[in-house]
Amino acid sequence: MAQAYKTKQRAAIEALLKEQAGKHLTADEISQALQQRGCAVGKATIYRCLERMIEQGLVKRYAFNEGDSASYEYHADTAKVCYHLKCCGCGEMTHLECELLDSLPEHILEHHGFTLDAAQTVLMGQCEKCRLAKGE
Amino acid sequence: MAQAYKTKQRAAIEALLKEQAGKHLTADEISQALQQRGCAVGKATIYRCLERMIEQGLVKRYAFNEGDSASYEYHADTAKVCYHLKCCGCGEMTHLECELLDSLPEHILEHHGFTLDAAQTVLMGQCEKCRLAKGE
DNA sequence: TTGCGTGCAAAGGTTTTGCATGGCA
DNA sequence: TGCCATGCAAAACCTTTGCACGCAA
Repeated sequence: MAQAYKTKQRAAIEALLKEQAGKHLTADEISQALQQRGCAVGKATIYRCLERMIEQGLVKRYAFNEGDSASYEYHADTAKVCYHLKCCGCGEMTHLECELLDSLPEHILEHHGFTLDAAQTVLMGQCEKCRLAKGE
Repeated sequence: MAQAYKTKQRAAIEALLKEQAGKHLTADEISQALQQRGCAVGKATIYRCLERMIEQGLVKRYAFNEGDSASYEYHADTAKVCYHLKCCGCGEMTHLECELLDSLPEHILEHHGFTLDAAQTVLMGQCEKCRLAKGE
């Protein structure tokens, strides 16, 4: 990989994502957030920085927004394995830690020959809020 | 819903998807396939037909291609619930039927209050082929 | 005949790329 | 000084929409 200079733009992006660790931001949200704190960064730069951060494993990219924009999430090295739940109703994405699911990768590898990447997996459905609001 | 005319364009799209049942085609692939068999259909029409088929439950739409184009799959009424496995290596998407996973929606609803939609869920990872080709 | 369906072109959005300039080392 | 990173604008990409015409019923 080419050398990585430390620029303030990249530092600003990284800091923002770190602060929002656990949340999922779109490129546009990142752009606006930086603008509001006086560190405006061009969209092209944001995309290029994110791309590099993904290569370095600092950031994860999720593109589950059905044709909409992708979201990015800071991925601390120490982050534990967790699944993502995406509500088709409100679009909210949340984290899920579950013991039953922890054993899933092992099972799938043994029985189906597939190496499951839990961090990249998104379980689709409907959150409790939307279910109650809609169903009844 | 408005009345549905039987046009040859729509019939062609439906026939193609039925033939390829179990596979996942992008709008562009559909367009090209129809063109090759002499039934060229405008992109706009393809999108509009697919949209209506989705409403009618004939077709499922998947947008897991990381910002790329969405895929569509014919969804026979008799299709059983199954999960999708997507290989991050080769991009191939396959079906997975698994008894362990069949009990998953129930567990998640009871313990996490989330209504899991298995048909929409995609498990990300690496297929056996890619693992062997890459890992060793 | 009625009005939905189609096709073309243009618009809409996100993301990528080209090129000159600016800034890190 | 060398060269990567940035910013702007333009391009590329998929998808949606407007409008006139064609075709099913």
